[in-house]
Amino acid sequence: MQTLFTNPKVDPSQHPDLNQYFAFGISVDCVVFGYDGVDVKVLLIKRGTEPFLEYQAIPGDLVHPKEDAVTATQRVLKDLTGLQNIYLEQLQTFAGVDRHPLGRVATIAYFSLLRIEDYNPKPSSWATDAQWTPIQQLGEMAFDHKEIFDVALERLQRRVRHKPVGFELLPTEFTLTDLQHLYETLLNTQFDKANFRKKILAMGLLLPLDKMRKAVRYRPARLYKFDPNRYEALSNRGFLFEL
Amino acid sequence: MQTLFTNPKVDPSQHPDLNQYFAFGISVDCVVFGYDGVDVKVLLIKRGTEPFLEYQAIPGDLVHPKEDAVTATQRVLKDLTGLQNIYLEQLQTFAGVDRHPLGRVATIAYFSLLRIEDYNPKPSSWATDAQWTPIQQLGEMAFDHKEIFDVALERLQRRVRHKPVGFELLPTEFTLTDLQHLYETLLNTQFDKANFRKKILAMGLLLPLDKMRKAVRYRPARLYKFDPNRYEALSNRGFLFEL
DNA sequence: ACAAGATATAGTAAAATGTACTATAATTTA
DNA sequence: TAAATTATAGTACATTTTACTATATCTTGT
Repeated sequence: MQTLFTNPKVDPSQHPDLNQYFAFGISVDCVVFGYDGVDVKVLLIKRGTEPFLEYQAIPGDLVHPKEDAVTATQRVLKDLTGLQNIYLEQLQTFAGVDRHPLGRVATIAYFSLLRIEDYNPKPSSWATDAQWTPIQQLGEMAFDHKEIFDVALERLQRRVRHKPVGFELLPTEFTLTDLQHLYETLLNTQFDKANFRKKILAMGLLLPLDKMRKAVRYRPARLYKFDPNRYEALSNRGFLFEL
Repeated sequence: MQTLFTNPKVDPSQHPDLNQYFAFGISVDCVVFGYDGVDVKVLLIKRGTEPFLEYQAIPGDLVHPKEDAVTATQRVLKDLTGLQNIYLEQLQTFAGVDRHPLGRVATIAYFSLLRIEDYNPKPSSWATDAQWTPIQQLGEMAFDHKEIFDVALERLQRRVRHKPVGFELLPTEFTLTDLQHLYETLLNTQFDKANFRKKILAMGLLLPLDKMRKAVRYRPARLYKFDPNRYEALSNRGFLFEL
């Protein structure tokens, strides 16, 4: 069997039936992860209309006719947080036939990471509806958003072990203990403290600062910051981040 | 700024302008990899019509209105090879505004792995146009297919190191040297023979057979086959394939 | 039949890495 | 100033990786 579009002998522009193939909607949905020092959280909106009234949903939007998917996602993110240049990675596309009651909508899912402290809701936007939700406390979600979230979390857990993207979730200046806690909650494991330090420092990706964490009850720890240039340089020489 | 679709106070079904958002075409494109014992190859078709007349292209097709993406990809694969139950993994979606001259088409790219010996072109289909092309000898390709291929190859190289999917490219019965050659060409590296054997065998994923490779000039090597059940069992116990 | 050629398979020792743990330092609070 | 608590350094053992050597097994040519 052969269809119009793939048969080289058929000129699709002369087939009016082709219109039925151009009736899809495309949306982007973005799973936004944050970390507040204790919990890993995800930015969800609450729907104020049917279908799925009052359900939690991943922020997303239809893609405009002349807009590419990344641009659309950045627009969603900017509308929601006011931020630009956020870590963004395409996750997977969900194209089930009945996933959307309004029509045939395929959604290109992304996930992004940001520092919760930077999150600055814009009042004129969805901000009032948006809330950081600990990933353990997710209720039912609209559409197939729960499935999308699950895939996103799995991807995040894998990604964070193979690329130094965890830093996107931390304040620019952090202690090694902060970093360890992040990884422990993210991956749901425990690390030996001394060995974790050794391993991370041995990579040479962290820039020790001449500052210490203040206002802490006991001995303050040194602050570090991630050095993206160093990572770039090492990457080119074949270095692979692994944790 | 807020758009129709995401504003909870707007009922999209009452907005005729919404139609312009439902004018996308969605296609699937599948990068099919094979291995003939020497080269890693990719299954490409040659286009017989404008645009991109005579260009090489990744096999693909428009998704039908009531068809999900995986089904569509399986249809393409079956039409092309006559095979079913082939390894299939979603790669990434390419949704650039001008990537297709016919209209706004977003393509969901997949990649799949199959044993070249199983490949059995169906004459009534695209088979006459399809050819296994060594991945070093790719010419210019239609649309953004070169970009799609590049992403697919990168993904394959990563995937093959973290999941035992390389076996999908080999005959069901193979020697350890076969396996090593496959990985060496795929990853463009060299392995120490003895150590490669030890590492692979130590995983316990291979079933040694009571057969030897025949018709070989010198000492014949033992044949093995991959044991998917064993992998499943080990996976559940936290085993991670890594090479 | 047997030596030569070629690959398969086994084994081993050094190097590197990972793991578990102990010790010491630095800081705040009582 | 001592006690509490966390940060950081160090060390010894176990495990894994790496580089290499030795032996086994098979086919081909004489």
